[in-house]
Amino acid sequence: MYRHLERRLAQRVLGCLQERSPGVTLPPVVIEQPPKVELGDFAIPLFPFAKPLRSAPLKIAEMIRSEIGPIEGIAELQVAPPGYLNIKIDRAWMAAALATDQKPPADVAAGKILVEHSSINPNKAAHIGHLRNAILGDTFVRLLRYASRIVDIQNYIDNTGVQVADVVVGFTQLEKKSRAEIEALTRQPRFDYYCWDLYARVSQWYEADKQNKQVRLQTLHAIEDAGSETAAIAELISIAVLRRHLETMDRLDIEYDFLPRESEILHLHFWNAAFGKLKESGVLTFEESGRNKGCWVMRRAGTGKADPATDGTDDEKIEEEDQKVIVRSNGTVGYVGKDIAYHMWKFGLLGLDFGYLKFYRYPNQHDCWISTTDGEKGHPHFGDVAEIYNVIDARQSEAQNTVIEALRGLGHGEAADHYTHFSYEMVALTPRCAAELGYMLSEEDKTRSYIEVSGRKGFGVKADDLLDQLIASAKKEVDSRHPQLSEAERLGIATQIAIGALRYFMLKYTKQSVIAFDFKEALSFEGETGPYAQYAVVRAASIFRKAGVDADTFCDTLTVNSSPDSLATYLSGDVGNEFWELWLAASKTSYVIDQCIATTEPAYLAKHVFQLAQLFNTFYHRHPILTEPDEKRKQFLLATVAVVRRELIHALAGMGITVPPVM
RNA sequence: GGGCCCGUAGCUCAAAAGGACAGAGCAUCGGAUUUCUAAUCCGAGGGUUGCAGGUUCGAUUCCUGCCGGGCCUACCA
Repeated sequence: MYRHLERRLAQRVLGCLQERSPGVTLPPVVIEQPPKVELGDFAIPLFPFAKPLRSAPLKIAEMIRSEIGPIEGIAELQVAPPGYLNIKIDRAWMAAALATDQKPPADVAAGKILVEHSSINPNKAAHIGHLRNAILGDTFVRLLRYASRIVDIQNYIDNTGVQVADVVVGFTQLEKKSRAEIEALTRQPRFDYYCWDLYARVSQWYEADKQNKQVRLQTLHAIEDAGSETAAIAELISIAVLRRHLETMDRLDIEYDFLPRESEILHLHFWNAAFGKLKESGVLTFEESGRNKGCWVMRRAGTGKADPATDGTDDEKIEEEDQKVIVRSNGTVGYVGKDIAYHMWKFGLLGLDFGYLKFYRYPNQHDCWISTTDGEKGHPHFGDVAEIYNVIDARQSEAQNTVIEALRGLGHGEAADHYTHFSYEMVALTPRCAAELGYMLSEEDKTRSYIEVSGRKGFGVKADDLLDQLIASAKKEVDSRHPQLSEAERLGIATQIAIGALRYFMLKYTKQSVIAFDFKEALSFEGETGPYAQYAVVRAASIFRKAGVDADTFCDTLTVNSSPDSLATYLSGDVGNEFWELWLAASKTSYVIDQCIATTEPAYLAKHVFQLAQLFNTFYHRHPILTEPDEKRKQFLLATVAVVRRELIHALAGMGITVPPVM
């Protein structure tokens, strides 16, 4: 409703200005929020219009105020120096709409969206860096679905790369394990932890003797040969670790629809199909000489060709340092090439498809599919989507942009325009946290603000460990607060709190900020945290429980209990301003979610949730409800609580956070 | 060398398309009628937004230069 009103206002103001000065090109109408509610709910700065309209901002504001006429939902317009038009919403009108949860129809863009996230190498346990990726991706999916978009969730699995090869080397060379022995190990509860340590040992083994790296190369090649024993072992390991990753993510309510694997991109010859088109379109050029002699290369994204007016048909030579090798001189293709083919598939531009097999069934009966060479019939249709979002950390932005440029070079500008690299910064550790983990710090490291995690060194915080710690910590608190509840109930509540804390923690930072992970902050349940917001909802629910009223249906009867007139009464004056601030904040959830989608920044929603919870807590503290003697006023206060509770639950759900019955 | 990102309170971070006095949390200190559970609330201190210019009616935000930090820049994935 809030965003609806904002849009309506912007249109009317623009219309008013255009009518007054036909033919003049005007800057866009920017709508902001005044610094205080007393000033109004929207603010329009008129400074940008002074020049084109050849009039003082204050005069323009005055003109709009007197000429614009009535607007549904807007109560009052005020001119404020030095050149603002402040607009007040018709509070009772808005509150009535909000109380009854009226949603004006929104225009939903057509076309399916594909969100790819997680993409953890299936050779070791998931760590906190992977958690940030998965939580960002999963949250973005929830936001898109909130906005009525249809979304497929994919998790790309690199099961044939060096990382898997390294663990294969560990099992076969360092531990001399047979396939049967490895198979037995995969049935261990946390097989991914075993691999975590082994991976670190293999890395050390490579360091110890450079000759050892030859083994890696041989293993890597053997894995790509589908029929080999090594490939079978790699499959065994990667599938087992992948299952562990799905289990870990499921603990956080993160699910996937489809797991495309690199092995199928290889075996189904996706690259061959793409290669022909890339050569034909001139995206790839063959190097006859120089450092990259014998390779097929393309221009790296962001280099040269500053002037796109040259029409793409550039036969000019690409400088050597601007070349990205796509096909090596030995004829093998690098990962960017495979990625180009894969992304052509995503947009339905390749002419090939995966085979599909049911792989994993979630407790809620949802099936997750995996790629295979020839799969089962009756599978859902994946790929061939209108828009994609790839949740991949910022280090890969150049590679991502190169894939986008390849699509553009192939003539698929539409696809390239709907390809979004959802880029975010890594999770690192504070020096203190690194020390706690037993990592020896150099003097230089101690002065850094953060230290990068390293799977290769086995240095980092595992996702399951962190979850276990969060649950244990929350459990302790729940145990002491609610000893009368059963063990299972207490554990359930502790788990919800732990997930709330973790998901909020990963979402409260903006994407471009490196998270310096610290146990103290991550384990905090106070202040700007998930549990703070959960607690606000628990308090709201508690009021309704004690009042013997159902919070979900309470507002349905509101029009009977509380007329617009009485809403207007309670929402005016000094105390009314305080109530209105809360109602206004509650009305913004959809608006904020729109902003999050448009900017691919879920942190705004985290901020909104916190502000709403904070306003509610203040309100809760100041206005006793159950003891309120004035029945009409009590109804109004209850309505306020019901609306805030509903919006907080929706907003938290967008972040994948649920609310326990008690805390 | 080239490209991208960052520098804001003691610490960790906000400030959405350039707008009204730069805001939160943590930490510190001082408080809250034994109440709808205090995982809460109220208050206090704390800032030349890295530095220097420029554009603008207006700059934390845009431009240029410097200083400091990070990442990318492999015939690895």
